[in-house]
Amino acid sequence: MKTVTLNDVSRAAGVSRSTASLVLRGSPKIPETTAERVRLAMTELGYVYNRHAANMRRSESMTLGLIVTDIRNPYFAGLTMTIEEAAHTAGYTLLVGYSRDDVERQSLQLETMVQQQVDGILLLPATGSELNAVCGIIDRSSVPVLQVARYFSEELDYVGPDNIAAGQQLARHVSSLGAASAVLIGGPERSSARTERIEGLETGFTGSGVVFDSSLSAAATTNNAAGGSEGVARVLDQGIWPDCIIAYSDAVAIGIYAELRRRNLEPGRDISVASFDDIAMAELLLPPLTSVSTYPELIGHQAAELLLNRIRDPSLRPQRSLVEPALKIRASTAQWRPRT
Amino acid sequence: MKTVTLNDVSRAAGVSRSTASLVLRGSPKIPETTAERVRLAMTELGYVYNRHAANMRRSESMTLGLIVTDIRNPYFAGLTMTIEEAAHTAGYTLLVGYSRDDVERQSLQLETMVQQQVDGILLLPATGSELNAVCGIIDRSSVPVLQVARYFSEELDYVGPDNIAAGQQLARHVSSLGAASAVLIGGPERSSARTERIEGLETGFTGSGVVFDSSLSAAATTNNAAGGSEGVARVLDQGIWPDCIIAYSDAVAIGIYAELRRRNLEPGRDISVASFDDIAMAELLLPPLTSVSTYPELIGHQAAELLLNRIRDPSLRPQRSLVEPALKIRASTAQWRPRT
DNA sequence: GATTTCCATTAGATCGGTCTACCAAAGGTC
DNA sequence: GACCTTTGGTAGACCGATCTAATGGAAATC
Repeated sequence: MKTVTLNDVSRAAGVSRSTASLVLRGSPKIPETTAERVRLAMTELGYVYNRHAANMRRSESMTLGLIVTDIRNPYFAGLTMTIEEAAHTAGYTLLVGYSRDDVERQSLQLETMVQQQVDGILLLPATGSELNAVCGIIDRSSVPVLQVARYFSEELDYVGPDNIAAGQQLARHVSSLGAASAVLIGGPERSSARTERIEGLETGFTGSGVVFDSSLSAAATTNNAAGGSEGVARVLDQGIWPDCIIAYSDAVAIGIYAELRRRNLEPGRDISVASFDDIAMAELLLPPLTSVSTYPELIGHQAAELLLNRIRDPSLRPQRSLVEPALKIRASTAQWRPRT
Repeated sequence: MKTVTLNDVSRAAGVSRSTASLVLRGSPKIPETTAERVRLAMTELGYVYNRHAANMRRSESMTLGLIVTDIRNPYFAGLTMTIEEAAHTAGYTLLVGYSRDDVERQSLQLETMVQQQVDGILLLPATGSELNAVCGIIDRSSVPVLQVARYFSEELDYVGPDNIAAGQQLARHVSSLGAASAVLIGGPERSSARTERIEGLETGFTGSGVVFDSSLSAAATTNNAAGGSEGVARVLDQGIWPDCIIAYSDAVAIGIYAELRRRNLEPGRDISVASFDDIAMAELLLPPLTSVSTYPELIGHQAAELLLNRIRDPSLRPQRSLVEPALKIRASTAQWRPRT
């Protein structure tokens, strides 16, 4: 079965290929009578527009690339879906890759996307991304790259939560409960997001009397439930029993709940737990989890907008956009009281 | 900044464009000395391969399309990630769309993907998909489409769990507990997966004495936590108090837990809860959730394999591949005993 | 009536690769 | 020396759109 091209259509409609092309794009130069005739020929022959051919000539592709680490974390899933939605409404298709937080894999995916002529890339950088690792590919092609949720370079656009504010909000809440000590558990050790959250927590705790330690479980923990369990185990096995455990993310907090219970400790009663992200699950857990909402939908939407702007005008200076977080207080901390 | 083409490279290396092209594809006809010279010119000029141009000539695109309903359901997230992985290792890039279980949106995404010249499409059909809604686009382009996890047509390939077996396993387990009544809650009403699960449950319950009702909450419930809460509310508000609630999926079960507790009923003690999918969360819930694992990784992997086979040989007859499920018994049903 | 403007339409180059068909020179065979 | 084969390489058509510059004819202007 031969594919139907614009040539076939134009021949059937008795016009030139150029005319058919103009009809396709709804040019006002073609009178309705002719246009109708061409459109009829299209449906009759079962014509399918070949975007690749068009894009080749126009040297754009109407596709965006999106690389995220892992969508089994609902936070990233929500982010991804919003970005897809924004891209689609702007007429773009989305090429996705999951780096699984592996720089090597991420490089390959960047390379592929560039070869596929994407018009822009949204990158949620794998931990350990550095400019020179990513740069070569980006430089060679001059594709605009926007960093989402984490960043490693000041020279590229960035959209993410205001992690410092988020940390501060959480710290103030925890100290207002009267806790004496808190630890941070989980999260990708060298990511900007983690560093900023720690910074926020530290400044938020200053002068409050709460002893805060972010170093207890940092190494080798990951941004999922397993990382949470492992982190709790490591802390408690050191004989440390903080008043409040702060999880790097809700995904981590879920593992923290599980590990606490394995040790017959009830979250929210024996140890408070609080977290970042506020995924839908947070509210449905028992006890409901106190979490700082970082609004992935907003971030995704803004990221897509900003990238599309840059595609239109590549000369813009690098931009940073921070989304304001909001603390959601729930039973996992609200019921806290000093041990007797 | 002008883009560097094969022409530029060949000129710099003092060979013809044809030779450069052959080097690119590692042809054995070109001796290593020449190849090296060409490769040097490539890196020196910062050449980036233009896949679109190549694909245009070869009339393939090395991209696959994937349309799923919603990846905030971890089951679909896992499925999606496996498919991406399989596609990437086979050298394909993935174009994704999230239908949000909306047929209209799904049609648009199919259309776009076909225009983008994808070599094949993996479709997790939105509920209400019918052949004629999808067919037009598919027919016109003759792109191979494979159905994942749900199906609506016997003429297209299908890979999914053996839902009937899954239902039977669950039914037998529930009846072995001595339950007298069970209801099914949640799930997309007209999907093949739900119909099959009900069929499996019904045959599994036959002769066991367990009264099973799947009609109580069917209408208008969805495949997520909200659907679960709503479903439980509707059932209990009718004055029905089953011994066991069977959730369409783990995502639904999470909402069921929440709604039961809102009514001061403890899942696994006052009412047993069991479910399908066995996402990672199932084990971490309190009480851990009995669920039939349907192995999204296996399904995703097989789906990608099968689609790639069909792309290689489009003349194959439509294939069906069912993945065997496995029941994971946990505390949400294990602790069940008759009310006194 | 001559010239200009406008309208509808088109021929042909172009995007950046791949592929077919062909060629020139070197080496081998009788 | 004539003929065949192998090696290394190339010219130019081609994929299916878009876009520029041009054209023929009708209407409008002087």
